[in-house]
Amino acid sequence: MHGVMEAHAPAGSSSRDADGTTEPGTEQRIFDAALHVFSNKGQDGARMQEIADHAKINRALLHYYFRSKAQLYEAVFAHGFEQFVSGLTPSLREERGFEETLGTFVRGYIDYLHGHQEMARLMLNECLCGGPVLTSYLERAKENPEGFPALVMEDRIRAAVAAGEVRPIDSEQTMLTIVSACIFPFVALPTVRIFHPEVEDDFDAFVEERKRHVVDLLLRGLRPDDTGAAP
Amino acid sequence: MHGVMEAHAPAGSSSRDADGTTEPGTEQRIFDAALHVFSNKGQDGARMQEIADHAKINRALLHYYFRSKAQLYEAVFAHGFEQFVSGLTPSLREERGFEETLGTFVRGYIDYLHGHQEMARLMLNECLCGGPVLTSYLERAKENPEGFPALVMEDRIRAAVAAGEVRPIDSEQTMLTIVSACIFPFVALPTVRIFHPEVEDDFDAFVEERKRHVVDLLLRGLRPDDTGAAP
DNA sequence: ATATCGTTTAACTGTTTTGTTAAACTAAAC
DNA sequence: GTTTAGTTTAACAAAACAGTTAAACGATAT
Repeated sequence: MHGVMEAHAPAGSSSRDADGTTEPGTEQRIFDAALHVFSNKGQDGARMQEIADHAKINRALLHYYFRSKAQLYEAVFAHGFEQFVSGLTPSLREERGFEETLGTFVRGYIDYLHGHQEMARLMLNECLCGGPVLTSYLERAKENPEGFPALVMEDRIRAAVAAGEVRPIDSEQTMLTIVSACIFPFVALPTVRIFHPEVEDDFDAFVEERKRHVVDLLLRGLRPDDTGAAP
Repeated sequence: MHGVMEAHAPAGSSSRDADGTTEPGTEQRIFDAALHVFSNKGQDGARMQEIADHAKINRALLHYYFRSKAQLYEAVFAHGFEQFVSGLTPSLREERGFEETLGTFVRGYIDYLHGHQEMARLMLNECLCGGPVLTSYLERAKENPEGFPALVMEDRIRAAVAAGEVRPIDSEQTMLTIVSACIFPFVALPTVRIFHPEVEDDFDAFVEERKRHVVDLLLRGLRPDDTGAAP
């Protein structure tokens, strides 16, 4: 950072309106605007002017907060990545039976993605580009795997296999399938929209249905042969 | 196209070497180079110079073949899209039992993606950007849905549900899950690589394992309760 | 042999975009 | 009231890049 001490606008990055409604401060607006533009256009397709417009400021002020586009991108990504990891961790806090653990994880994952579609697209974009930025963050996340939701869940699957709670499947492959089933629908939206326009009419309902479907299909697919259906 | 008649280089877009090895002609090299660069950098991040370098020609000749970057992108996309649809259709030609149909489709899908990862990334990239180009192609594909693999497969699922061959699940959601499970692993590669480096050592083995896993999990997840396991 | 056309070289135009800078304005803080 | 720092305006420099053009070269087909 560089010396932005906020005398004019209050320090907490958000100013309290007369109505009591808290509206975001400049820095937060920049983050939001940058995420919006970056996620749709990518790092190269994004224009500083467009980001400034969305944040309702001008380019000069944008550069006053962030020296360069690359730096802004990094900041936005870091912000989102942190939020992503910390947003999913709590869903794995409580230890119960595997079926409940998996259900909670999938529902939490899809809910999170639903509320942060732009961040999801940004990270996907990084994946497609070979992800130099994403990679460096993942390398750091690898240091303490217990803080990384997908790895924790993968361990839970491994444990469930060992305990005979689920069929003897490859936990790595299974984890990949779970993540796929959660993330991909949000990416594929432009495609799905064309063939199933009704999805967009009630997107929330679609997401709810998605949660039910994924959990149901996975549990059925993983359940051992000898297990009865009724609880 | 514009008047490229190929007098110097043979017409068939590929020249036969003295050794008998057929090496691609200029236009084909441009396609390959453009696909490679576009898929990694996106339409905006791609540089005409880089594409020319990869095709081992210069920018002037590149513009001689394709007037503009946008036109080149369109051409590459069209080429890949056509190939994508026609490459998957045959796997749905023969009608047999549902389980075999699904297995063949999934294996064919994953095999195709394995052999065309760059095209897969290109199409994903389109999805992320709201996909104006992809959208227009899908709109056209909607005209004759029987030629579009994913829609055909979705119908097969619907029919299998009606026939009681599989559980009464939502065929649209199921199709989404299938596509997710096939495509996503290739996108997630940069991520998977970090946590599971062994994948890259023998990628072919990973893909084979992936096919088995997906087919197995799906069939188990879709099978009706009253069906025995042995054939 | 000559016209043809793919190909190269090299220079140039023009636009877009980033990033910088200086000056003036504004509202809060002291 | 003066200071402070966020904010605007406007103009600018510099780089990157797309796209064009003209001249020359080389292999091929006729």
